[in-house]
Amino acid sequence: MRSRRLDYSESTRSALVDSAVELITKRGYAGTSLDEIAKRARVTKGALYHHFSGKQALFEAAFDSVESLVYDRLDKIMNGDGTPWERALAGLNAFIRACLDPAYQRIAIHEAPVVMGWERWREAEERCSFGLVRSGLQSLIDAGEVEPVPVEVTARLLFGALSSAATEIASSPDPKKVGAEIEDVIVRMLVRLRRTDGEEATPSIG
Amino acid sequence: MRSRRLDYSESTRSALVDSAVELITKRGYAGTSLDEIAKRARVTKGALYHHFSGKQALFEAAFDSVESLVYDRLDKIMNGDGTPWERALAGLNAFIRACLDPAYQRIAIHEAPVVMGWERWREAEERCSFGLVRSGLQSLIDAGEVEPVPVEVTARLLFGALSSAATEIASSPDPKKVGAEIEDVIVRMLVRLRRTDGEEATPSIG
DNA sequence: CGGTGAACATACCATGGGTATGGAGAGATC
DNA sequence: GATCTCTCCATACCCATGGTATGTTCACCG
Repeated sequence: MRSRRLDYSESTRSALVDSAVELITKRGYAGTSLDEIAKRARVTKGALYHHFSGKQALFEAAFDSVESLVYDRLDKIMNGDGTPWERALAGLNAFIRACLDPAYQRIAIHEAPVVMGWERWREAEERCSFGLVRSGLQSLIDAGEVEPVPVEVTARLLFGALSSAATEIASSPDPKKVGAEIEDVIVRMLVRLRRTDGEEATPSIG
Repeated sequence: MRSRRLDYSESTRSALVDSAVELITKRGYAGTSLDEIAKRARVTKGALYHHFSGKQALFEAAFDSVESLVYDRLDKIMNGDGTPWERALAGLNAFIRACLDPAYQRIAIHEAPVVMGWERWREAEERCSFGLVRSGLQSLIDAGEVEPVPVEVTARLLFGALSSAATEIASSPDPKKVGAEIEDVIVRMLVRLRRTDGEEATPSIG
């Protein structure tokens, strides 16, 4: 029988993480105080320091929280049905939409490399969304859909392009339009990278 | 006759900026205290607050400092001799090399969007290196060298890809090799975007 | 039903950004 | 050349905030 106390404890912890996600999304890491975060979670700093070793650790928990949501969505798509090409296009679309989420954009994309340090961020992303971009590209190459480009750097280029473009989308007056434009440009790039000399002759997109 | 006093004042100011660039490059914006910066410039916080309104303002001065160096180099290339295509390739190479400078990378690329806020960073970059990427792409399109893609978003994608790739280069065990790989991938992308149906038939690069 | 430890709250410290004030000395004015 | 002024900078202080040390409560265990 699971203890009632443990339920409370976990609830407190997740309340702190949710509070951190919300406040950091609004005011940024540096602009958010621990007292604020604790107050919004209706606890004190004592509780916060009981669950987390410090501000950085709480940020990383917030990072994991927003990142895992996006990862789950992308993972379903990238390892789901359809051809590698179809999955890549669907994944691309999903990633752009994910980047429109203010929390994911600010916490996972923008502040994380600075707050956690680029090395730690890279490691984390390797296991998350960047890992999917990378493996997706690898699948396309393995399937002979696109030319054999250097996977590591190309994936990095793609990920960087997408995440920076995402900010452009989100802060544009007409996000839908800009989002569609960006998706279009990327797709056209991919199409041009596509092998036209292979057995597949008809592109599946216009 | 220029006052001796003004010379001293300006010297103090630039010493503060140089000190800020150096320390922020090493330990980041949040990890660098104003006392440290002042101490390294052999003045006190009083002098610092006489020349700058606060920590943010000093950071922006440091940003301008590193950014203007890169901008000058790129500007000479992008508005120099040669065809738009040649200038684009040379500019690409120069930008990647610039991103290898730890100061430019950390201050201008990574921390500036977080510290200054993305809006201010975007405005600043618009007048600097990003502006050159954008105008370079525009020139290529105007000259009929590449397909008419949406300039704004494509430039943003390119800039994002390059700056994130720069970090990959700099933190790689073999920066030269990774740098060459990235340049190669980008060039191949550009070549594929190149109009082959136009009057120009022979690509100028291998 | 007393003991124990997890799950917090409270009180405090230290660092560092920002401010208020003082002073020194170069240049202007007479 | 005496004084006056104003820039340039130093010193001393304030206070917000991350972090710590200690106290307190209360569920579970024996």
